[in-house]
Amino acid sequence: MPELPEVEVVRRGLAAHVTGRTVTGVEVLHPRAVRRSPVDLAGALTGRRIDCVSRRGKYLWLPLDGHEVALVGHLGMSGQLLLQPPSRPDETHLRVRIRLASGGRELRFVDQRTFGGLSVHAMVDDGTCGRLPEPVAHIARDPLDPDFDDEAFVRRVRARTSEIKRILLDQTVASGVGNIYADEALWRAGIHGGRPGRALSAMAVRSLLAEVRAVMSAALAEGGTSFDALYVNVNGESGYFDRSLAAYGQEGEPCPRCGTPIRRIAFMNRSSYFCPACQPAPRARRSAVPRRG
DNA sequence: CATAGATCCTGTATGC
DNA sequence: TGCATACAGGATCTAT
Repeated sequence: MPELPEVEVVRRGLAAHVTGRTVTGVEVLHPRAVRRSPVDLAGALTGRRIDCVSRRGKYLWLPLDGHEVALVGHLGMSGQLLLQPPSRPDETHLRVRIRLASGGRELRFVDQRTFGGLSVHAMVDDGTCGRLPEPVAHIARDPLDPDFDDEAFVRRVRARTSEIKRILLDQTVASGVGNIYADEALWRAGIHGGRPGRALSAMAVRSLLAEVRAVMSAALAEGGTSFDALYVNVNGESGYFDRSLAAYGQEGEPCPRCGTPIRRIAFMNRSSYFCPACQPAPRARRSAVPRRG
């Protein structure tokens, strides 16, 4: 559930509270939460100062003093980073506790479904004079990054035979987009997610990219999308953008643009929501997309 | 290399 | 009431 807007909300909350603070202790309560870390979290973090809080796509990272290593976080689908008073009872799915110097709240990683995790990695060159943690180096910039290359994105999309929705979800083409905002951007652009990338005009891809940016920016302004308590900011508060969703999760509801009932289809072991009138299905698809009527 | 599908997890909702 | 199944879904792994 957490996609770029939700992760950015978390980044901002963390930045305001942990920047410049020193880690005094780390407690790992579930090994799966740190399974991707090549080094022991407590050993690597204790006594180190957090310099800032960065994000690319859905990845967060906290460079430590010296900027040779960083604490990397990914929320998966149910991860939360909470700033809690140490006296607050542990959450049911508390996985990692990070104590910070100079009083105040501690940082807690809570994750029901354990797809997310924390890890410590070396910072490596990103090829453009920048530095990124090792797991982040292989993903593309996100569409809200000032250095995102629009025309390179258009070329890559149009070179692919995959369905455009799958391309949107491919973090090596553009990062930060997940199932919710993919469906919303496709609805806004009037493009069916089953159309092959190479079938789209350059103008259509540019339009889609503009809608990706528009919907993620709007969601960020609302504090992100929350369907339940699984996505919250660092203070445990939900965002409001779920009230603004036009397609995602709206099966049977009228399309806000034309009134046609929104359809839901299975896709990549999940769901895709779209308006069958505004987003016409590609022709001659063998059984992948059920036809109307 | 590109592409497509399976898999990892647990809690909630629904069906019989 | 109990049990089985479907669903949520990001990233990664495997197979072709």
